[in-house]
Amino acid sequence: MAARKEEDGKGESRLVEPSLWERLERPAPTQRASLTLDRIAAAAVELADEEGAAAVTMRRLATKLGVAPMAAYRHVSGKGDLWALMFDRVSAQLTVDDAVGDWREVLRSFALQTRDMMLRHPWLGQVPTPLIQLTPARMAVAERQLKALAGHGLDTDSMMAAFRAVGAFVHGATQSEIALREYKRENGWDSGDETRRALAPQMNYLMDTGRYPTYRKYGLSATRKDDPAWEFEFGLDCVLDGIAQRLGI
Amino acid sequence: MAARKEEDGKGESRLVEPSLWERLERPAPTQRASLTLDRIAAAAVELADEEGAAAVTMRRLATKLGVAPMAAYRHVSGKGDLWALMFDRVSAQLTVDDAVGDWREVLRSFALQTRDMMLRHPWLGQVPTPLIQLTPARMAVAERQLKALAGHGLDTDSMMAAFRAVGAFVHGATQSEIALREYKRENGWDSGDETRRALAPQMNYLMDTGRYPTYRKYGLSATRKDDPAWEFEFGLDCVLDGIAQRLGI
DNA sequence: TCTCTTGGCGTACAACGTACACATCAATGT
DNA sequence: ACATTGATGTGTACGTTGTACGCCAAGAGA
Repeated sequence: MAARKEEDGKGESRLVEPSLWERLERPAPTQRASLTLDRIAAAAVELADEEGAAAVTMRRLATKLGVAPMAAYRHVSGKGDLWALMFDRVSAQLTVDDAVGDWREVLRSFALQTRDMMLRHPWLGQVPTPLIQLTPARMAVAERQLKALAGHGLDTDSMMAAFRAVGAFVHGATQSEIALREYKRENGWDSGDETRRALAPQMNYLMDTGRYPTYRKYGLSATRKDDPAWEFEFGLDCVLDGIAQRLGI
Repeated sequence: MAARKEEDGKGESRLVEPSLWERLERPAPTQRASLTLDRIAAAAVELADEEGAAAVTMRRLATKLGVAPMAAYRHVSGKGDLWALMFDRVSAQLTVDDAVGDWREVLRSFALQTRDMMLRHPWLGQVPTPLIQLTPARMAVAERQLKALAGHGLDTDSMMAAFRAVGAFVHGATQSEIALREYKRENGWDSGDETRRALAPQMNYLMDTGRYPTYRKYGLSATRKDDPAWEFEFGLDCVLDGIAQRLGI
């Protein structure tokens, strides 16, 4: 982790640790280096995909890399860095063709892609903290969304708030979808019906308290209980409609 | 954790473990019991409030309760139960007066209250998994929201999806607000300006790649960068407007 | 050739969740 | 009155975790 000199605006120079992201794109400085940020990130993602977020421990990662437990610490400052790296790596898959101009189509596409990505990498829903969005791939997404929203007469703050609102919804919705899915998987419940049957005693107790009459009344007549994709799109379209209203379109 | 008999619909009876929630409301079965679910939950919440999510370990909880490390396991099946208990406990603070009839006011009030609650108990943003919503207090919230949405010509599925969409947004938005806040706190950055100054090198590197021209252009002209409440309400109102559109109001 | 930097290794420690066997007390049936 | 039983708390112990710290070898520059 060598430091380098950097000029700041006032002609003074300071020593600056090259950031995780700067180092991520640099080639290995020596030939000996068998570990690189890229290899570390790839292995960690693979591990998480195969065995879940809990399996991502520094030791298991090290064995997967064929290396001693502490080796990765030369490249990564700790587990926080590791999650950030993993998060950025999978986020790099998200793109919307530059030819697409319609703001709504852009935001919608990113939202659906993000949900898919999170379902494909469920550990994204369990990462300790939904990390600071200052990673290259996240910035690229923000850039593309801003570009789509710009020029519709919205002030900067509203533009920022708008795409972040979509992001917040997507994250929240998918996170709870994942949580439910994992909960079912852990208990070996394969279908929604099986889940409801298993949870019936608890549900019955709660209902028998008589405190939730409306819920009882409507709960039964729902027909899309097991259609998370539909529910997701419903919510997503609500948010987009709200934004559209502000864009005056 | 005594089992009791329960009749199912077909006149057959099985042994059913009383659920966490059923036990939560029962008085202590013997006088000797110095530990109750209520006392455990209260201590855990207090611990988390004072020292953060990471401080909630079974051992620290035990010492706080003046009891041996393993004692709580008689009442709680593990750490998962504990989080659920804590989550339910703080959620019980959420209420909207029955006199309020307007659906939008109800949903909006719950959303703002939830954000406040999460900011007051930041560990809610770091709980391993945003737990299954089958707890008494969460059900009460759902009940109240459903009641407000009912009778506006929306089908059951849409009603469910609508209030869940709001919940997803609230969770996602507040979670990232908390993450940023904690990140700043950990680094001792007090103001937004101080944070930006500290993050400037990373930001500069990213910007100097030339990949984010739109972001660069608009990023500077934003004037509400440090007004999370405003941003939250902006997004919230987008979601509510989208729902309003579907209610035909 | 000698030195310095880089990168991987090995050991070590405190803290974690929780399994399991044990002890102790209150209530209960006789 | 007394033995029995179930509910509660205790004590010990194990395997696993994140990571601090010091060491050593391999390549780069002089």
